[in-house]
Amino acid sequence: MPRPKPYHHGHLREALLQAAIKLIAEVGPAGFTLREVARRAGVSHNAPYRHFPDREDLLAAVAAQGFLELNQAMLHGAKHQNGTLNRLKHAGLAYVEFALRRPEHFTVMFDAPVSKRKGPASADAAEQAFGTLFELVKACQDEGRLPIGDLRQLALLHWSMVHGVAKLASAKRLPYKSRADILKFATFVIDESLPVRSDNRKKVQ
Amino acid sequence: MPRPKPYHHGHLREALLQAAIKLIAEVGPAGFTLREVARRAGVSHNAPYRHFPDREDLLAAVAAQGFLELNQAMLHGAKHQNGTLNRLKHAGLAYVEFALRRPEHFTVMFDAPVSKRKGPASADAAEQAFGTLFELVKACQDEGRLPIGDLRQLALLHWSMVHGVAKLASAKRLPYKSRADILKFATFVIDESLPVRSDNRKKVQ
DNA sequence: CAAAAATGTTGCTCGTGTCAACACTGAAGA
DNA sequence: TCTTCAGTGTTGACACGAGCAACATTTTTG
Repeated sequence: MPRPKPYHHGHLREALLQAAIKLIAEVGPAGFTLREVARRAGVSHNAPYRHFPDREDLLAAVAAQGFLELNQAMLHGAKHQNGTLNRLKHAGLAYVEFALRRPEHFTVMFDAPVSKRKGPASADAAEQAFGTLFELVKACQDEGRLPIGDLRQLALLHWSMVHGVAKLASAKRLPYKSRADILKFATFVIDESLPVRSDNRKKVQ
Repeated sequence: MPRPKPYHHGHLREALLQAAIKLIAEVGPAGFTLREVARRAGVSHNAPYRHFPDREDLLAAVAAQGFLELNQAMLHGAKHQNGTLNRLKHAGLAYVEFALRRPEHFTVMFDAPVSKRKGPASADAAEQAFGTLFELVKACQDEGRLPIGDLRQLALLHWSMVHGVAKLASAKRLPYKSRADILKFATFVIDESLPVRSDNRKKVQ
């Protein structure tokens, strides 16, 4: 029996982060507890303080990680789609899908106090995720698939739309039961609301 | 000195609700504390339990009250507007305005666990608020100002859109500083995204 | 008018966040 | 190699909030 328990964990910060993400997924932001995180990482209740100044900072780190993954999901969703509009659309769907898959995590990302002071990493990651959307919208605009005009405003429009669906869906406010129905609705919203320039707008079926 | 402090408060439930709403506005849902609410109502730390089974129920009541006020705000915003589309639009603006005016309250309404069991009143009030939006959309549709098709879907589309703006705005994720700028953006979103049937869609300026 | 129900209070237990003091470990310099 | 020392983890406090139980006071009701 070489070492039943090394005094030093080795990758505690990462372990804490993962444990926190998992815990949040299980009990939600309200039930989330620093001590439980420590317990799950097999470490004393005060060990986390060596890596995170306080509870809020750990949550900020969780949020940051969430934004990274959200960004990845969007990029992955857009990849291999042909046509800029299609890429934008699938990025949006990936956004909604993420919110559905990790509703609690999504809540932490957008409903925790977001002071730059507490979570610069989180703010950066969020910025980056929005940047991805921004680029996709820009590509559409450059290609003439979206009206010209204030690019930022247009990107924010798309973001708001998708975010609205994602939030209502993850909060279970939409009257749809299955994930498939929700994604169908998301598709509907994206298709209907994208202000395309030409007249190939689909009619409401 | 007739009665320096009557044993029975008289309207404690209402007082607690108001105190809770105020406290949440000040410290946010995270800092919210049953005991502090009791303190502010000038009552012992256990008195609230006579009126609310637990902390979550008080929050549910706060949410319910929020939905009532949100509904009123929408109705008030729509009133005296001429044209169904205009009424719908101003209801949406009122929705965003509410979220801006009471961001923490808004968070409680939409990000608390929303089990029907815990908050039937809250669920009803939310239902009612959505009903208002639903009626406004229906009026537009009946008048031919919105495409025919699944009414519920169309109403949910409008709700999602407005909710997205409201949520991002109240979470301070939008790059606009002043309330006026945010409302201008909200107007833009509503105007651009409403799928109007005729060709009088405004171009992106 | 008595009994019971409603409403408030005091006093606990338990869990959590956070601080302070201490212990172990690995790496850098003597 | 031996000694320090910074980094990391632990134990032990304290204050405070949620919720339970037992008790007090008022109001209602039979």
